[in-house]
Amino acid sequence: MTLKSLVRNRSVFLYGASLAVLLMFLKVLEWRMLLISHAYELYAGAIAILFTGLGMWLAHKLTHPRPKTVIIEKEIFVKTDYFVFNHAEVARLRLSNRELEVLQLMGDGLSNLQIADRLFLSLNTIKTHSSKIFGKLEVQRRTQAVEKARKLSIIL
Amino acid sequence: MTLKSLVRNRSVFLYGASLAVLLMFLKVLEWRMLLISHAYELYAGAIAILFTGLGMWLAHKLTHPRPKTVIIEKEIFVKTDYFVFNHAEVARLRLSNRELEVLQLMGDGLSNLQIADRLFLSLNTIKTHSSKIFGKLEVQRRTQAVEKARKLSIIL
DNA sequence: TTAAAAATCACCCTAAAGTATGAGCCGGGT
DNA sequence: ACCCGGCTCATACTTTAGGGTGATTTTTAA
Repeated sequence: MTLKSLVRNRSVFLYGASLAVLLMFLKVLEWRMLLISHAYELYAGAIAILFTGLGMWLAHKLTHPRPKTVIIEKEIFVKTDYFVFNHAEVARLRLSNRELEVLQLMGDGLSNLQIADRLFLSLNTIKTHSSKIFGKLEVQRRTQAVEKARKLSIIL
Repeated sequence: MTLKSLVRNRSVFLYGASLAVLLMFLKVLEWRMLLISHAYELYAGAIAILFTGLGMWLAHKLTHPRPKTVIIEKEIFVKTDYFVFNHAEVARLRLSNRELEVLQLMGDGLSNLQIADRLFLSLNTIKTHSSKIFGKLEVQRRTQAVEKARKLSIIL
């Protein structure tokens, strides 16, 4: 066990140390506790609370470097003239991320069911999104939505 | 304390319940432990381990579940500044004039009925044209047809 | 802590789209 | 004259899309 690995797993060793210290502390308390008959509930409760907190802290420490990736789309550009995504229009129309995503797939000619499968969602969910999209774009059909979205440079 | 808040903080209450159950369990164990003199270390250790795990679980529950990473691969195709009508492709696909006309209107987001009215034709006729178009373009839906037609520079 | 917005899903119903088949009309070739 | 392709339309049927409503959960913002 090298010093390096000890440093690397600092949290774990810190936890071990804390545990040891607490156990010693409790061992000392034990004699006092014996004076109070039937106080085991308090004793157990104290340990429970302490170690619950310790566990939470440990969990937090160990899961700290979590990759909070919120990458939504990755586009592979083959070749294109310059397309400038119209954020302003999206904001004005109050289109959410999901809605934009669905709209994009619509533009690719996918059916609602296909979109649902692609996004691991229910068909009903896609229908709901579709309806909202149509409402916001003030159109009736998906073809019109795609047309308008293209004109507004919301989708490619 | 309303039922609503109880539901909202389900994790917390679940933790409370677990704690209660475990304490009861330990209370029962207590009598067995008493048989073994000087086994408090084991007792405390067991509680410590149990509640450490519980704490970690709780922490995991309470921390925000990481937003799932959705990666969409989207191919973007060529789209030149000025539109050059692709006669060759139309010929290759054996698309008739009418079919091309209908396809164009489809691309404008019109419904079959609207196309029918526009061209002074029956709805059934448009449906027939549509079917033929889909067959020739090897697609299933109008949105796909429009997509493909655009890619091939058959329509604007 | 609360409120609002976003996201998810369900159910029901209507409208539109799409499939399959058959048929009549018309104009240009051979 | 006859055939063929394009165009037109119909009937019947299946599938998909869309509208409306309501509910739950998650996320975000105030």
